[in-house]
Amino acid sequence: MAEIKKLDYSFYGRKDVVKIARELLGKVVVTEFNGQRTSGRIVETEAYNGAVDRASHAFGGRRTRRTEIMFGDAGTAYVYLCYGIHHLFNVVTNEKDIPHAILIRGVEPLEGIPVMLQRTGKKRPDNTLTRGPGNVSKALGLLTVHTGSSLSGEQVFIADDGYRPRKAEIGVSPRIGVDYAGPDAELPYRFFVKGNEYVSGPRAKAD
DNA sequence: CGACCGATCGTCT
DNA sequence: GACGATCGGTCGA
Repeated sequence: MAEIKKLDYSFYGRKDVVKIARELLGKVVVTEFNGQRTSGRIVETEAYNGAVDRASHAFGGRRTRRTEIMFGDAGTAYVYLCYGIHHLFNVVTNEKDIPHAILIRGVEPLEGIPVMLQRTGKKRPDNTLTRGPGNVSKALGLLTVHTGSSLSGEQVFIADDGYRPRKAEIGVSPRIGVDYAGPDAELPYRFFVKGNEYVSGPRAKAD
């Protein structure tokens, strides 16, 4: 078994959120609530570049009750409610007062699949279990109450188990669902593992 | 396969 | 009072 190493501030605290988003591909997100452990390998991410990014909730340095956590220390979770239904899970990066974040949009299930089925109300595991940011959070049991949780902690953490997608396997594209961001909607801030069935978006050409 | 639609509620104006 | 960093279902070509 490869050694499992929790990512810490030396990973999350760096300044290039786009680079970190790419590096998160292949890492493992683990949650353990009430003894129920679930985990999945990250296959899709999106970088949100803080104050200068029209797609970010923190665009223009906007500090509100909701966005405040992004202005805090790196290596914490930013989970917010979208459309009143979906809890979206983000990783806060960069130093304090710089509101960078990375949305986890798809993971490949590893541990605790029965628990994920229970949480999502699905009968059998298929690619919709953890495909798309809303489904990822639901399967992993992440809710808005977990906003501010350390990502190097016991309940929630992200680890490096030695696996790394090859460079040729990594796809890049504009982000999904951010048409409101004008020119920033075109930025190549979305990263995914090509051909992986847990990557969201149009099936057509992930090649 | 693409277009559209309803669900549902915390956050901000 | 309006509006989403979404999802899953339905409808029609």
